[in-house]
Amino acid sequence: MFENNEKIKLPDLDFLSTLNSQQKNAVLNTEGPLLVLSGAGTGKTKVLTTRLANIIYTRKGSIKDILCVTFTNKAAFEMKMRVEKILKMPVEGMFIGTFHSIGAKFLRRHASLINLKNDFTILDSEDQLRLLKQVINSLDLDTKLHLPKSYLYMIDQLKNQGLSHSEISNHEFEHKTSGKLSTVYSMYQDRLKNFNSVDFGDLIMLPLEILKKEKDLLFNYQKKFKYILVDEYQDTNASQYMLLRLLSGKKKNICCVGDEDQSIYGWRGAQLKNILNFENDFNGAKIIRLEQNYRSSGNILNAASSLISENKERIGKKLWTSDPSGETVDVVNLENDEMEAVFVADQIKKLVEKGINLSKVAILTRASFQFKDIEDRFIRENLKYKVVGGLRFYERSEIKDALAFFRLLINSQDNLAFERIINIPKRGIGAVFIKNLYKFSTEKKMSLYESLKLFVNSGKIQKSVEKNINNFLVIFKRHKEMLGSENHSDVAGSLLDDIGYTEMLQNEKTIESEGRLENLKKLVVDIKNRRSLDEFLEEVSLLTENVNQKDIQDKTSLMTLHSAKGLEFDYVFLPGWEEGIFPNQRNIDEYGNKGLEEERRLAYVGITRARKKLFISFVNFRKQYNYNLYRSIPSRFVSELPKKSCNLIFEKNTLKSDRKAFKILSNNNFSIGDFVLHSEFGKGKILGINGKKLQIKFESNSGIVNIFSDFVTKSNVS
DNA sequence: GAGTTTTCCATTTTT
DNA sequence: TGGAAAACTC
Repeated sequence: MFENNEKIKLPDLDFLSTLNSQQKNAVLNTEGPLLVLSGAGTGKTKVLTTRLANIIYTRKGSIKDILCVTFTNKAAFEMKMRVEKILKMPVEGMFIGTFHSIGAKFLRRHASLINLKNDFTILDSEDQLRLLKQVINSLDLDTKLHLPKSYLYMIDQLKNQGLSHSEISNHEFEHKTSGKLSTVYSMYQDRLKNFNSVDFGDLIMLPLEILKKEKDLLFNYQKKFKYILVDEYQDTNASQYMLLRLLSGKKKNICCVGDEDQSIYGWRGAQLKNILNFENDFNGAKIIRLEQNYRSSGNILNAASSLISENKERIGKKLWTSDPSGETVDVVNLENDEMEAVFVADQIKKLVEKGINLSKVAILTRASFQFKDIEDRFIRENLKYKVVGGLRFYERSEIKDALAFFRLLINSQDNLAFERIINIPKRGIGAVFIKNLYKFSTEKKMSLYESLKLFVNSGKIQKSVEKNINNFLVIFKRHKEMLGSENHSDVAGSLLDDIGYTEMLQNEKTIESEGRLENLKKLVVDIKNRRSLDEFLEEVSLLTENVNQKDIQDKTSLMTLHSAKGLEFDYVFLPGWEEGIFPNQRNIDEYGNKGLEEERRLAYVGITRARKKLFISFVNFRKQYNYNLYRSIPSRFVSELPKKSCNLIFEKNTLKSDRKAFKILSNNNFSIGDFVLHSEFGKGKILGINGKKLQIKFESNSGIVNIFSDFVTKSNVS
């Protein structure tokens, strides 16, 4: 017999050889809980895809045994492509996508367990808000005191924390709304169920609810998912965390990848503690750090490291690069917002002269209102730019109208879709009609759509309106039938035509309406590429706008820091580094030091987007609401940058409008920084002057108040 | 119910 | 300031 029982050893995959030792470690450590701390630009996606490929190649798990959660669906798509490229085979049947899309998939399968139909529709925040308005109105609450918007925020946050309406009696929100929140929340949920609809939060909450209740089902999923991978772990919220804990079960082959320094979604419920406590949360967890940066030059990386080291809440890692230090970071002070836009435009023109393609250039701001100055300048200078993540395709009114038609076609219980389109094009139906119909449908225990026919036949309706409605119903009925037999994209197009929507836009004959018709055409093509209208609707509601490479060709990208996450550019501009704007005042006011640290992480994300050259700028005066001039203070983040990697520049140039600005700013008796007294508000400090109008921050009041100078007196006491 | 005028409020970020 | 919602006419 053979003494030596050595088995055949398969060769390692050749792609492992291109990894550094930490990356290789992260790929090969497949068993047990693992946290991969991956700094910006350290090859995270490469590690993730290689890890997936390795599990499949070594037959530790098949494609179907893997659950992979990404931050956007676009990232999921790309990841899948890259795994296919490595393995040179199709990767079908893997659970891969965002928490929300995976949750939706799960819910479609198991909807019946919570009295939902599997053709439910997913509401966006606009629908949510309309629904909340209805609920709040029906309770006769003072809408000035009980703002639908703040209820929307609170309910979203509660869902992020995994709390249902019956679990909030001691929650601060419940006290803040004098006990009304749980009622509103509960009614809101009831109506959602009646509409056979769910909101974003439900896509996590409801699966959680099901899995907690159905032990067998949970056990099956735990068995199914041998390997769990989570990307962008620093941005997971409490309910997502609970879902992961349930699914990872006892085996806990869970690998979370993230960077605590890039956690920037706290306002959406993301909790930093998920990543900070990983080691304690998952027994026997390993941590692997990816610290070699392959993206940025030395000076840029140095600036980023120096800034982020001011944060206390971090696990800590030290990024390094083998690249030379490269160009210094330009930190530029300009007179006002207009000059800042001129500066950015001028620098970009210089880059163009050097033959640099504008697709390599990005301008990243804290908030989207900062786009305006830059856009104005770019239009004047004839520089091409693309606003990324501005008004998104699926948020345009014509697209939302069309989607509402489709939603109603599939889910006749979707009252919100019904309300949106019942009078488009005009059928003579107004608020009174809807109110009566609503009452009628509630009595009959039917949806608006379903009760419409009965309601019309009950009389008391104008003949012309009745005719319109019957026509509407006939068209809908016919298209519902067509869905069973004909191509779904043809049905969609035909519905828009027959219902009169296309005609309505054609009759407008404006440049705008032509654009809208174009968009509708695009939409129908999009539908053609999906298997069914249902599938299309679901994808649409969970979609992140793709940054189409074609769209940014030869164009500078203009976007917020949040939407720049995961991207990289050779040349990056970071304007508006002023206190109040960046760090954003509200984040500090609401969350204190935690808020400030999140702002700092946002700055860190911004800096680390740059490969070759970084421009940071701040101004002395900035307009607010386009008419109010403010004195600005440089952001504290500027003073956290390392001197040796930066080049501080003061630009003294002023424009004509500056002189005008100074005129506005000057007021014979008052100047910015003066202390004043007011009979009602007491002592305050002048922050801005606009002719006779003073902008004052009073000690007695948290906001900033506009007051005519006649009503205050100068105070000598500071 | 549709069209016009007035008032209100905003600027954080989005799956 | 400017866009959207609410209030106000017709």
